[in-house]
Amino acid sequence: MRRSRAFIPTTKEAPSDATLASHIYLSRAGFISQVASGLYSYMPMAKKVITKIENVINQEMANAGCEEVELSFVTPITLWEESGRSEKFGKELLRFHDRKDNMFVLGPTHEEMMVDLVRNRVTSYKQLPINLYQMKIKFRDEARPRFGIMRGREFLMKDGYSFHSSVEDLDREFDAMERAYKKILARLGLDFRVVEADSGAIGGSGSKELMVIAGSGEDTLAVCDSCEYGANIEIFLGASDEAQKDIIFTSVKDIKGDEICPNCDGKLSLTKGIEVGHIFKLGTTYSAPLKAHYLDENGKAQPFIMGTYGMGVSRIMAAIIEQNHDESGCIWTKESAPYSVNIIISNIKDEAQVKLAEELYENLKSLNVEVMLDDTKERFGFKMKDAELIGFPYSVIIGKELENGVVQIFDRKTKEITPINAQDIKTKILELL
RNA sequence: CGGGGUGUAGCUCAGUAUGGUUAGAGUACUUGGUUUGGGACCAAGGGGCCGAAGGUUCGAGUCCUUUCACCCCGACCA
Repeated sequence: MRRSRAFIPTTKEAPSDATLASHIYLSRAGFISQVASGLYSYMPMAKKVITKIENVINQEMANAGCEEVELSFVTPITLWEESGRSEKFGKELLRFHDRKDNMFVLGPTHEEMMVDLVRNRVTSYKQLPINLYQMKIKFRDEARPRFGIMRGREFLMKDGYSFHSSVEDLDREFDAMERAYKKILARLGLDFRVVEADSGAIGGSGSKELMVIAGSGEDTLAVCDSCEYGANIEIFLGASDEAQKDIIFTSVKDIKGDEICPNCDGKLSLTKGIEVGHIFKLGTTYSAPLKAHYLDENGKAQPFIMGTYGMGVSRIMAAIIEQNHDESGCIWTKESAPYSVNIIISNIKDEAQVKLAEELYENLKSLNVEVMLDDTKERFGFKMKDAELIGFPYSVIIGKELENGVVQIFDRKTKEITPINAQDIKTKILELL
């Protein structure tokens, strides 16, 4: 893409109400634009990042034997009445009537819809297990949306649902999904923990959350320093009594590392995390009330034993920036970057610079490298600031050193500038990617 | 859903206590010129129903009433 033709409206100033790094930089760098409370439009750069994240998820889901579907966003209220969640969700369900006066709901999650899709189609234990997922906008009419796209009313979520004929098989799938989710976050370059969690309103017998470690996270985690153990503080404390919980919370907060891990003998410490994934063992929580049955080996009707696996795609985009930014702006990781390389023409009036830049640009494009060419008339300093704000992992600076046959590679993460012989630049870039 | 705050140019904000020509700045944008390695400089421009409705007044961005939107703290949710 040519920067001169790209729609990337960067600004020097952040929206006055932005407090979180991801909100500030995604706004300033021209990725997102607020439309109303908790509602955002994604501009081209954000759309590219979202697509990159989706691709990683799709690949890992395919590896794990899952199939993608797409359920309708508008869902009949009758399904929610069947499961009993119409009341449970309350005002977070956005309800409305169509022209025939039937009531519908904008989907906040799709357990009911998926069960409805599968029931009466999958009717035998021989057809199990299956695991279906979708990548779909969700809508929850939150009482108080906040933190930019971190907690919007509308958000993009990957939601998967598995159907089994035994608890053992659900356990197997649950573990497989945990591995797939870990792989996804690792590939995206995130530092994260899998923690024991509360099953909350979704219901079910067990659940784990995937937490991206970040100081701005809304969740408090107790994590072990020496093993992989981690728990959401809510479940770690395990106290149902609120007052007691407060007391323990305060004391845990004050400890100097004398809390012992229940898994090994390591020390526990508290940290903050952003929940980007949550996997549940549902059992028959939805299949029973929705009367979704299959016939077992004995010809007896049984409700499906289910699991559900959610991953916040748009939230991951924000979490990447929460974990990877500095005072200059975004720092995208390799797998998440909207473009891998940005070519900066320092002086657009210098024919030699333009010629080399154009050649390199066409060359990399033909090799399917995602490359941006900054061919605008701005000065060098402006282009550098812009590249730092947007957060391309690497920029090739083609500037005054070209007289000596030298160009430079700028590493966004370290901010180091490395001189390279002009004729070696393509090879060097391909090495880095 | 309780408590608090803010709405003036695309964006960030002055101006409102004490009503008074044609509503301002910075930035962004357009044009011309000078610049060209860290968000340049000079000059000339375009851009506003002062959130909306009603009221007080000779006169309202400013005072009064109503209403809408957005933000923050909390509760809730995840």
